[in-house]
Amino acid sequence: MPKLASRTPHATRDARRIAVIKALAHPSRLAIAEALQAGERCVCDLRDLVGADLSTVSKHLTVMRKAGLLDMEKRGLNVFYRLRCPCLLNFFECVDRLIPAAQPKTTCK
Amino acid sequence: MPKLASRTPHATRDARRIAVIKALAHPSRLAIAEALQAGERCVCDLRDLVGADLSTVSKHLTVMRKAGLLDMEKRGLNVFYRLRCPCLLNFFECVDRLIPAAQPKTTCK
DNA sequence: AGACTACTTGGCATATTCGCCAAGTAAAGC
DNA sequence: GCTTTACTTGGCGAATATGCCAAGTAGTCT
Repeated sequence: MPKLASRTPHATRDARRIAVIKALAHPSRLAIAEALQAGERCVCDLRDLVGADLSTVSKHLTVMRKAGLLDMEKRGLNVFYRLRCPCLLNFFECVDRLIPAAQPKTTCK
Repeated sequence: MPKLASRTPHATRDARRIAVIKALAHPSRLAIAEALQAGERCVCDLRDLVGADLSTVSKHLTVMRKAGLLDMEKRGLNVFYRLRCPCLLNFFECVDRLIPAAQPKTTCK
């Protein structure tokens, strides 16, 4: 593919949008993001939440952090992750507002 | 993987959120969604926009339609696609509001 | 009817993502 | 220093996504 990014006017903006959207486009990562809305969590808490290997969860968190979604902080043996921006809440509201549209004849503000 | 969906309380809601988010998590599909904010377009217009094969564009549109993002309508030889819900605009605003957070010390409403 | 245009669908090769295991790092406790 | 706990990173097989070509469908036009 000849790189869409190099042909469109809003290349950089779109690339960043894609990174953010992709970081949320996976069941485990979405569950992590939702959990973090309640406050910071250590990796082992999130492992229990998604029920995957610790290494798998760690890699998901790396994806989200590199997209700009998360901050991390090491305290003692634990590493705590938290949302960089609480407005992620609004983001999900936007998505949910799209969902009723899946049924015909439903209005959507 | 033992299906996250079957273990979480908001399984169905999350599955639909994932479908919507995934439908936007690709450069061509994001570009299509952005273009459709200005109004309906036929498939050949969108092919010119993303610069891919017509069949490729058609498949992208199918993904977006099945996620509940788009409506389609055939008129004459053309098929026109449009956003089911104009609030997709808000959705992108939410994403962009997340982006400044990628730089440290930036506040985000 | 036959030709042409605008798509959609099937199939397949390539690319990307995912998840586990194994190995490595870093802090805490003894 | 040695052990344990909490995590990260490397690697690799398996699953999923992507994109093109070829073939099929459905209107339009003459």
